[in-house]
Amino acid sequence: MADGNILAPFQPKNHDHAKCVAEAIAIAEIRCARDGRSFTPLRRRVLELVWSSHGPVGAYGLLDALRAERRGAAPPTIYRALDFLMGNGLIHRIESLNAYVGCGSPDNHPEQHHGGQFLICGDCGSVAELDDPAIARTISTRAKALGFHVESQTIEVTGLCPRCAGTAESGARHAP
Amino acid sequence: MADGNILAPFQPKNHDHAKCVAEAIAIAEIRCARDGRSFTPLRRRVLELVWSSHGPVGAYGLLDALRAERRGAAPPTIYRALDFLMGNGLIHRIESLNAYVGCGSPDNHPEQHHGGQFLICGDCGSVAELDDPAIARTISTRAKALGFHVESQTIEVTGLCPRCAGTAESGARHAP
DNA sequence: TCGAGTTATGATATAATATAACATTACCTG
DNA sequence: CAGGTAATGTTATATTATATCATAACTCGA
Repeated sequence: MADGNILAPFQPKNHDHAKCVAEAIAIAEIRCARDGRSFTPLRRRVLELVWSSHGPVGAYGLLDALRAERRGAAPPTIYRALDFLMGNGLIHRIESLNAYVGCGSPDNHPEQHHGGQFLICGDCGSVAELDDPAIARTISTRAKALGFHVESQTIEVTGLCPRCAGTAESGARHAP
Repeated sequence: MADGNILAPFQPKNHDHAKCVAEAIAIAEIRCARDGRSFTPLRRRVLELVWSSHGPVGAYGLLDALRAERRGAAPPTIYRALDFLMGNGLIHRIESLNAYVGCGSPDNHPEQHHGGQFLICGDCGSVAELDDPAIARTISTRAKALGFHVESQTIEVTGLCPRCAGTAESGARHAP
């Protein structure tokens, strides 16, 4: 756990990513144990694969990776693991990309409908997760004023991360 | 044109929907003429079909409807029309539903990256479009504070519209 | 008006994403 | 160990979207 939010703001280029993965797995273990959900080897491995970068990963990319090491993996294999991980607040789906990213807010209880806000760099593909109450509150307030009962919020912002905005003002695409 | 925003807040159950469609088409004509884009019969018809309700419509639903009246319509037929309509700010894509909805803000210039915020009723399926500067500003401010350069915002809120929240506290699904 | 360039649509194929349905295995628990 | 539940395996298919090449329509200047 330690430092609050492992994803936001953006990670420096050469951070110790193995540590990010290890931390995500450790959090998952603790949380699943606490909630009585079984964190199987398959689910653990899929979570590791989602965490292979700080960028969103597609289901079929994960499937390819999984197939390289486990015979007979099929779409349902991946989608079921993704459903489990989402249901336990361990990953998020990025709707605008049909892709998945590790959850960067270790302190959330899955029950409390943790939505999150995502800053997605269109250049390098990295994602920062915010959990800004002011944003959620502004939206809820406005919705309530119209009589709308909010259940969940999907907030995805695309643009340029600090590094990409700083370097090439509009250059070629980096790796995440 | 007239009343500012034809979509938000939610329309009453028995409003004159033909008027909504007519208004949307009239706006599209004016805007395309102004911008020198050709609003062809095909594009017009697809826009009408998108406006067949105040709810999001899937591309293949549109395709089925189009095929009923025009032989040989194929996926690219629909997707090209949708791209045109989106590019001209006449419809929006709802990312969380892979579906499309008519744009309810007649006053927008397509250039000015009009994002919009969407309130989506999970019960009846209707959508209200907001264009609330306070929401956009809150997000932009927070993103900028992290050095993130915002290009576009996707904001989709699901929940219950005033009518559905009021009637069945959690009943069966209405029609949009 | 001709014809070259451009825009729009037609047509076919396929890619990318996701789920349904049923079978099998593992594992727990009385 | 029987019976139930949870997890995974397996096959098929649904849903959403794009690539590619062909044809038609429109436009605008020579």
